[in-house]
Order: sequence, then C-alpha cells, then structure tokens
Amino acid sequence: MSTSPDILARPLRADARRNREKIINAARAIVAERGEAAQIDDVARKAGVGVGTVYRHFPNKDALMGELLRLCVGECTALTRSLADREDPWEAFADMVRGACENAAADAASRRTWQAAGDDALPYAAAEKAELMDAAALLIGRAHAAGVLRDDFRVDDMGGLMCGLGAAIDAMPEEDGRWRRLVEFALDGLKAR
Amino acid sequence: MSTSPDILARPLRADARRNREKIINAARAIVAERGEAAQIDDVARKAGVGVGTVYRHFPNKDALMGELLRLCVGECTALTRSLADREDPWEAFADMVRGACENAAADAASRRTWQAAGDDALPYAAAEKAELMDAAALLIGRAHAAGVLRDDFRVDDMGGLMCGLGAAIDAMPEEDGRWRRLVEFALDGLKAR
DNA sequence: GAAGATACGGAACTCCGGTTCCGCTTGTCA
DNA sequence: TGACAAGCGGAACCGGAGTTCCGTATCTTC
Repeated sequence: MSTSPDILARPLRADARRNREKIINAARAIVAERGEAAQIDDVARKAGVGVGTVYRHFPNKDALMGELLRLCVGECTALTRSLADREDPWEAFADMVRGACENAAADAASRRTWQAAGDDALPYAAAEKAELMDAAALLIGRAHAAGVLRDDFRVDDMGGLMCGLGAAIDAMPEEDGRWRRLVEFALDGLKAR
Repeated sequence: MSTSPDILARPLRADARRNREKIINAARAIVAERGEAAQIDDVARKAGVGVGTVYRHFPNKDALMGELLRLCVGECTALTRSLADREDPWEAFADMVRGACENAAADAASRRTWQAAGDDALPYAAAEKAELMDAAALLIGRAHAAGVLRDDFRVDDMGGLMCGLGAAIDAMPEEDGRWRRLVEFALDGLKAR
C-alpha cells in the first residue's frame, strides 16, 4: 500500500539511490517543459539512464507521475503548515493562496504536475493530499472564526480555486506578474464583507 | 486560408451535408464525455459513419477540433453581443462572465472543447476568437468608463479568467451550483471599489 | 435512366510511446 | 578479493490511435 519504496525495507544500493534522485529531477524538468506530453524515454535520457532503470524504480508511468505529485503536495503542505502561527488569520489564508500560486508560477514543474498527473496517478498521492487538506482546513477554520473569510467558502472549494488559479497562471503570458493581479482579485472576492 | 469548406464553393451533396452535421454532433458528444482523449474512431462510430468519411470532411483531427472550437467561440460571441444593449454596464459585464460559465457548466462539450483543443487546433478558430475579443472589449470598455470594473482588469485578462473559471468548474463536483459561488467570488473581486 | 462526379466504408498501414526482457556491470559483504 | 545479489542499459515488443487507400454506393444532371 505504500507508494514509495519503503525507507525501512533494506536500503537501496548507493548507485540506485543516486539514480532514483536523477530520475525524479529529470522527470520534473521534462514535465516542466512538456507537461502531460512528457515521455519516459526523454526522462531516461535526461537522467542519463536507460529506460529499464526508470522502470526498476517505478513500475509504470503513473507511478512516476504520482511520485512527482506527492512531492509537490508535500511542498504545499509544508508551506501551509509554516503559516499556522501567523497572528492575522486573513493574511495566513491569503498567503497560503499566494504562496501556492507563487510556487506554481515559479516553476512550471509543480504547476504542470497537477495538470499532467492523470486520474491514475492520483491514488499515489492520496495520503499526502489528505494531509494538505487538513493543514488548509486549519487556516480556513481560523479565518472563518475570525469572520474575515466568506463563510460560504469551504475547504472543498480549495481544489477548484487552486485549479482555476493554476490554469489562469498557465494561460497567461509570463509577462511579469500579470497573474498576480488575478490572484488578488480572487482574494478580494473571498474576503468577508 | 478559410477554415470551413466555403459556402460559396459548389454546394455539398445532400448526403454529405447531412453527414458533416452528424459528425460534428457526434464529436461534440464524444468530447463532452472524453475530453482531450476523444478518438476519431469513436466519433465516426457515434456518427454512424466510416472513419474515411470523417477524413473527407476534415483533413485531420486538429481540423475537427478546430471546427468545434469555432462553433463554441461563435456561441460565446453571440452571447456577448446580445448583452451590448444592457443599460447597467456592470451587469452586462458580469452576465457575460456568468453566461459563459453557465454555458460551460451546462454542456461539458463546450467547456472541454477549449481544453481539449490543442495549440494546433487554435489557428482554425483564430478569426472568430478575434471577434469574440472585440465584443468583450466593448463591454469591458463600458464598464471601465462607468467606473464599475477595476481599471487594472484588461481585455487580455479575460482569457486567464475564463480559463481559470473553466478549470474550476471542471474540477468541482457538479453538486448543483457550488461553482456558481466561485464565480460570484471572482466577480466581487473584479468590482471596482 | 444512364453517365459521371462525388462521397462512403472500413480494412490496413504507420508511427509513436509505454513496457518487457535478459545479458552485462557494479556495489556489497565476508 | 571473490561471489552473489542488486541494479543497469537499451533493443525489441506490443497495442493503440491517426491516417491512407481504393473498391463500392449514392447523388446529380441531362
């Protein structure tokens, strides 16, 4: 049921661990530039490794994409948790959204991973996604309690919101920061009034 | 340069015109349910027609998707234009956004067409997209003039906005109208204050 | 209603990308 | 250092999806 080769199971051989790392980095890069059209062969080439090796580490493409997704989700969770001790509940919420977007805008890999990861890759990251939702729920709960966030905005809406912002960011020419305006518009719309 | 078989060129044979219609309808349906994974064979089968026939009408898949896109864009343009005589400039703008979303939510085909149409399909609809932008620019200009729309919101932002809302709608369980809230949030954020 | 043009159907072809397989190499451990 | 397990490379395989081709059927026109 565990999705990544357990750290507890006999440790990987040194070279294998190194290769695994190289593969993941390469995959990130390829996904960043090609999105869902990323190909295993390209990943292998970029990693300086044979296809067979990729398949030794990940049983199939979905598993690889799933791993990437897990990592992305993990980053988001870390960010979200780091905001838990903010005093201002609105700023905590807003910064969560801003941070995630900033992240998405900064490296295409993390943004595209969400999009590129098909439904089949999702299960691999289910556990960490749940954690992320928990972390987000905390911030959202506080914002609600403080009466600064529209009370009809629910945790479950985060998915749609981020998905929307992600798509918007992707659709917008990088032209520095145009997208930031959209994020602020959205946040303004979410503020209780 | 024209993207659809010119109406002026000798008219299609009766059965051919009928088939063309069937193909387009079938394609809409298939795209609605499968999105970008839609397949020519399925379209042909659904249309009750051979693959060859599909290729007689559209030189390749992109052309077919492009045609679908053209139709969608056309609908949007019609909607937008129909709002040109509204008195309240804010409501005209807001209803444009709402209408487009309503449209997107109501039939998956139109929503997914935008997503499914790859970059290669875009050129086929370039002309009508320009028209749509013009129509939208009119409403946006009026709203700006009336001072009801944030003045840093530009016509060029419409793409990102709609793309975002579309993705959000798609990501949200249909559960009636949850997405409408998101749209209203966004609109609130766009109102001048 | 016959001739010619137009359109149709669908089997077959091609290309592309994920996956498998197995002989060879490299790390690990005694 | 030698033996064995673990890992590697990449050619070959395979299935799936777009596209082509051509014999046949259907419209249109005189």
